[in-house]
Amino acid sequence: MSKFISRRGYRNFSSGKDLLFGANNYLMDLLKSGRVDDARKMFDEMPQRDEVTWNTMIAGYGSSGRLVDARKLFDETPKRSAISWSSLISGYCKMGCEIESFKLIYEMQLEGYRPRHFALGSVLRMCSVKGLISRGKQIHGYAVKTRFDADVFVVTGLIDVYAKCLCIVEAEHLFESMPSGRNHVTWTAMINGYSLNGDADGARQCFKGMRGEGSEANQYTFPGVLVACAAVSDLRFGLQVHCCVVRGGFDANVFVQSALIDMYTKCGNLNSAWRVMELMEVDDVISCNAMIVGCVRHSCPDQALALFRMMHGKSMELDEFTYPSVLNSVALMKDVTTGKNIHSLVIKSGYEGYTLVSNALIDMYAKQNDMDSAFRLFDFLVEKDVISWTSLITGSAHNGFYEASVKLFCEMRRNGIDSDRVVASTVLSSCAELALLDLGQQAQASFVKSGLDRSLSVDNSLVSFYAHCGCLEDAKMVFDSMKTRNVVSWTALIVGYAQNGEGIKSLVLYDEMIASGVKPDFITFIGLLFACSHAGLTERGQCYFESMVKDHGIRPCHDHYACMIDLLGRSGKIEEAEKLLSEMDVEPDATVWKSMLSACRKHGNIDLAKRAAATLIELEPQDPVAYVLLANMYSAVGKWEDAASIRSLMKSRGVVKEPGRSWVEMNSRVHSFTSEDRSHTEAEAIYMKLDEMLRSIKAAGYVPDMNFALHDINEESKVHGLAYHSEKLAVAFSLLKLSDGVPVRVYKNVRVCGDCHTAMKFISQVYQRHIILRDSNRFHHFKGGMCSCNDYW
DNA sequence: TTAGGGTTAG
Repeated sequence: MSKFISRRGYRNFSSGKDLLFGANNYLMDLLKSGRVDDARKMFDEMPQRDEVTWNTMIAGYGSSGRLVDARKLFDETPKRSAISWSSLISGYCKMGCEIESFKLIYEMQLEGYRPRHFALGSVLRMCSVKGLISRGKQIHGYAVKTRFDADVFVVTGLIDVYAKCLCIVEAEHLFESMPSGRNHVTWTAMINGYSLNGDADGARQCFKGMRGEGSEANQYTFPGVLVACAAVSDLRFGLQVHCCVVRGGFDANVFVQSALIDMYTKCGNLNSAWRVMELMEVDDVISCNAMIVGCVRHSCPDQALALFRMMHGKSMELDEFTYPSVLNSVALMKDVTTGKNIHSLVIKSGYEGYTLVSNALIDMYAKQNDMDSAFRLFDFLVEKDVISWTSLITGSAHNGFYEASVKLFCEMRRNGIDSDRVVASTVLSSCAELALLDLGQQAQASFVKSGLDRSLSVDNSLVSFYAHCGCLEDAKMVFDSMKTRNVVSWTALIVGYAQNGEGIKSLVLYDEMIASGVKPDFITFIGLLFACSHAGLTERGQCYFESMVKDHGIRPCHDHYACMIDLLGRSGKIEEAEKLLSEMDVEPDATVWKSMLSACRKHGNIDLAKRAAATLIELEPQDPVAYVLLANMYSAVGKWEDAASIRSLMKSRGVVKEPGRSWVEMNSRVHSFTSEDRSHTEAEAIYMKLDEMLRSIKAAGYVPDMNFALHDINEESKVHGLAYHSEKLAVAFSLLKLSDGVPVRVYKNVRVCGDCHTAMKFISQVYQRHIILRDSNRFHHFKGGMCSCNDYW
């Protein structure tokens, strides 16, 4: 005893009452500094104890989580009061023991004590932390009955519960019904509530209201309002808040500082964020995390990595937020070695089991094209959330495994994980690539069922998805219903029209886009040039190409040159195409040479084709395109030996031609066909149907085009090979299965052959069907004997 | 004894 008295300097206190007061204070200090056992020792040694001594010790046990000790001491308390009960309850609440806390509230009433604002405050705090809205409402009911709904302490707690449980309207109602009793804590709870509920405007207005009423903001208030500024990139308001922070003397508070850093990076001002960082007196991990994320957001992954290295060098305690942030920067840099090093650190520090961290690792490996590692981590992950799945789904799509990405999405749904905006837009893109209309629509439905609002990215994906499935009316409908549109929305539709043979509509849409004030990007021009090329608008295309550089300052990339060479090649301006190729300010890549080769094929220019093919083979020796195109050109002019030598070259180099494959989607199943394929369970019926179709269209004037039977074999076999091309089998199957009038939708992985194209036109006429055929390059809409491409593809 | 706060991957 003497020890604490001398330390606190209470020697001069004369009365026992003063001594006890000092002892209680010291007990409190010990508990506050976490020395619970020392406090208990002192408690036991105290010659005198009063109600405060007992309650302090009970509350101390509770705060440190020692609930059994708290309960034991409570049971031993000589004279219980409502405060003893509150002290005990506060411990159970702090530990989040919902059932026990409410049981105690009930028990204290049985003993005749009314829960007052202390107990109610503790319980409300627990409800707010744990998101227990119905329990919160229970307390609200009790407060109304006992008139505690007029107590500022209790009402503030209630506001906090409603706001944290995303019932902002209820919180607002309570807040507005207490105009006189509000204090700075109430205002703060409300500001943070708006912020949490995504109502940045509410938060900013509330902050203004608070200042207008003369209530002082403090270190608890500023972070909330800064988060709201960050959410809507309101730098102006953010700067004003920063001034208030400095004037109020809160600029050295780490909570405020980290919120300032976050606000500045999200409002596009990385330098100001760095300035706040530099002024910090302590190393704060959350501020560093915010700064790393900010650097990544501003495409400065090297700065992010340097900061991470600094944290690691200073032996700062990294948390589960640090790793995802820095892994993001590594993913951006595609730095495989650093990625692996950080992965080792994650394992060493024991964070691999954290979903947050593992998700970031999965994403990083997927972005580095290392899907094996991504899958391995995913399989080991115990708690897989929508982001774990999306990381894999996006990663698969990113690496061109669209089928895998769609399958993973279906598996995710089977595992009971709801869709969100990001996964919906990713899977729609994969469905678009594969032209899976049914599945994409199901993905959209599952997203709608999840109750989420539409977003710009989901709408953009939908426009693109419908356009990629050849459903232009649906694409346009989504586009028209959008409240806001950006360059991606416009471009999706421009490209959609272009690919579906409605080039003129693409150009009209472009004019509308410019008129609406949206600036085109490089993809918009790829769409426009594609549209011009396929609509035979050579001069218009050349104008767009010039305007892109002159009016919009966009440097042409390989894809633009490829489109232009295609455009010139198609209109027979093969010399101009060659000239453009030689004048390119970037080294021509395989895409450009492929266009050149296609142009040569169209016009039978074998010499130039040979040169183009040779370059292409040099650039991509394993890509079958050059070999096949050149061999086909030789075959077409009867140079069978040359064709054969190209094919044997292919064989000796192990280059495999991707087999032509057509597929149709029916009742959520995909039916796939290759040429002369008899593997389908209904093959017999399909072949019978196809033979009947061929007889009918021959009667209508169809003549098989031998130029597309590219093998040196006798005429009869040639006809036979042509007859059973994959797209013809797919159409026969569709005609067998679909009701009259339903459009036939067929998708093909390579370009449609000329003979099939002619056959489709006849089929559309004889069978009165709309046939939509998407090949690797574009759409063909066959109707009444005509094709939307005007035989120009 | 007592209310309110910052970073978060796809």
